[in-house]
Amino acid sequence: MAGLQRYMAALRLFNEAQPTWTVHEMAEALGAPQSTVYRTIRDLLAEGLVEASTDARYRLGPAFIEFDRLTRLTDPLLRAGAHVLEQTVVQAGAPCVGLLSRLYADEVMCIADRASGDVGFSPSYERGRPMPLTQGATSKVILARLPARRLSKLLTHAGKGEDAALRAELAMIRRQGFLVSRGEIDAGLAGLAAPIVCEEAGLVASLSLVVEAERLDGFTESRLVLMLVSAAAMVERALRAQNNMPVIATSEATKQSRSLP
Amino acid sequence: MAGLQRYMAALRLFNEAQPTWTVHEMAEALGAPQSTVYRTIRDLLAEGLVEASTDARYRLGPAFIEFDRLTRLTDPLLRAGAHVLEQTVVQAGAPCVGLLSRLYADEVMCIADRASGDVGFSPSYERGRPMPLTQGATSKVILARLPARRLSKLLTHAGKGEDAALRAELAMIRRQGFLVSRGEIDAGLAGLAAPIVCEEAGLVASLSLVVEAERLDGFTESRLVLMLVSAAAMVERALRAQNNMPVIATSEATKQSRSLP
DNA sequence: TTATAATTCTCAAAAAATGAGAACTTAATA
DNA sequence: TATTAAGTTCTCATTTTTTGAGAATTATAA
Repeated sequence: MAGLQRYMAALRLFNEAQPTWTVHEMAEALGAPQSTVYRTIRDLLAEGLVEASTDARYRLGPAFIEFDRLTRLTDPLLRAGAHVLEQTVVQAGAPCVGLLSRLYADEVMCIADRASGDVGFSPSYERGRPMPLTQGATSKVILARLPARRLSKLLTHAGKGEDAALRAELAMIRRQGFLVSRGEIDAGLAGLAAPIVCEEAGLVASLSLVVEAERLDGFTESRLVLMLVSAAAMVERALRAQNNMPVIATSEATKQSRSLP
Repeated sequence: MAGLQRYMAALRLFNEAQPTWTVHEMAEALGAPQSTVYRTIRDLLAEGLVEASTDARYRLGPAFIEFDRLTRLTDPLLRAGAHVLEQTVVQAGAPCVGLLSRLYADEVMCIADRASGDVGFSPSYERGRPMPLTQGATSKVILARLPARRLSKLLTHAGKGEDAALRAELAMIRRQGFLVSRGEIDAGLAGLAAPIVCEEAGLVASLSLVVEAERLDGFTESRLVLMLVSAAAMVERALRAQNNMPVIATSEATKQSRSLP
C-alpha cells in the first residue's frame, strides 16, 4: 500500500475497541514488517496524528482536536445548523438529544449533538460516530432524499440493493417528509428526524431528536415533528443564504445573513 | 516534499482565515504544480480528510470529526479530567469558562472547554485552538512545570531562550503552584490556572478558569485558586489511577503495572 | 550489570511520485 | 446548440521515495 492510504490504514486501526496499539500489533494487523510500521509511526508522531502512550503503545494524537475545530468553523451544515439545533432542543421541552447528521462514506455520521439539561440517557448516535445507513430515523430520512443514482450505489454497496421493503419505506418517508422510529437503534428510545436538503451545496443531511419512547405520546410526537420540520427548513434557508455568499465570513457576510427575516 | 508531510502541508493550508482553497491557490501556496496538487487532493478526498465545497473549492472533511471522537475517548487527560472540569465550572459559582490544556508541538492547546450556563464572553483559549506558549496563566503554569531540558528547548525554539524575566516568573509560579493573570490574552478577562503533572504518563497540562476580570475580587480569587488547585490534584490522582490500569486491560499488562508502587 | 524489548539505521531492489502537457469533463455562455 | 473556459484526470519518462530484512543502537527492567 502506498502514500496516504498507508498512513490512514494505520490511523484507522485506532478505534473504540482498541484505542492503543504497539508497533508489533500494528505490523500484524497491517501485514507489514515492523521496520515499515516504525517508519509510519515516526511520521505520524511528527505530525501529532499519533502520540506515545505508556508501555510502548501509541494512541491518536492531539492534531485531530485542532482539525476538528477548523472543521467546526468551516462545515456549512454546522455553521447553518448549530444555532437551530440548540433552539430545537430547548423548545422540545422534554429530556432529549438533538442531532445534526450527514453522509460519511458509506455510513451516516452525526456531526453535532446537543443534549437538553435533563437527559438521563445517551443515544448511540453521537458526534463523530459512524452509524448504519439503513437503520434509525436519523439515517433513513437522509437516504430517502438522496438522488436516485447515489442511493442505488450506496444501497448496492451496503448489500441492500434488492431490499424492496426498504425502498417502499424510503418512498413513504419522501412523501411524508419526516420519520419517527422507536427502538430501532436503542431500546427504549425513539428517534424523530426531518431531512435537510440543499441542492446548491450537494448536501443531504438530517436534523433529529432522540427522546424516551415511553414519554412520546401522540400529541408530543406531532408537536415535535412539526417543530423539527420547521427547524430543518430554517437550516435549509441558512444553507442557501451561505451559498449566495463566500464561505469566508467577511463582516459584510455576517451582517447580511443576520438581517435575513 | 514527500510522504505524509506532503499531505499534511496541504491540510495545514486550511485555517480559520482561509477555510476553503482552490487547487490553483494550493499549488501556488505549496509551490507545486497543479497536477501534483490534484493528485494530493484526490487522495485526501478518498479518505474524507477534505471534501469538495462549491465553486471548485475544497474544505476540511468529516473524517476529522470521527477521529476527534476517538481522541476524546482515548486521551488520558480528557478521560481523567472531563468530570472534574465540569464540577469546577459548576462550583465556581460565577460566569466562567473552564479549560483543560496541554502542550501541542511548540504551543499550548486547550483540549476541553466547558462554559457555565451564564457566560457572556468567549475566551481566545478554546478547544482545539493552539495558543502561544508564553502568554496567559493557562500556558505559563504548564511551562513552569516542564522538565528543565524540555523547557529550554521549547523556549529556545520560541526565541525566548534568553528571557530572564520569563525564567524568573516561571520559577515564581513553580513555587506558588498556580497563576492568576489579568488581560494577558483577552482584555477584560482574567485567567486562573493550576498545573496538572503526571510523571508516569510524561504529561504536563493545566486546569484553568477564565472569568471577567472586574468580577474577580480578592476573596473570589482566593476561593477559585483553592478550588482549582484541589481540582488539579484530583485530575492527577485520576491520571495515576488510569496508569495503574492501562486503557486496554490485557491481563498481563494489568498485572505488571499494578505492581508499581 | 545483563537481558530484553523498543527503536532507528543501512542498503540495493522495487515501487511510487513527479512535472509538463495532452486529453477529457463539466458548467456556463453566446 | 455550439463554444468557451475552467476544472480535473491521464500519460510517460525521469527522479525520488519506499520497502523489507536484518544489523546496530537505544531504552527499560530485573
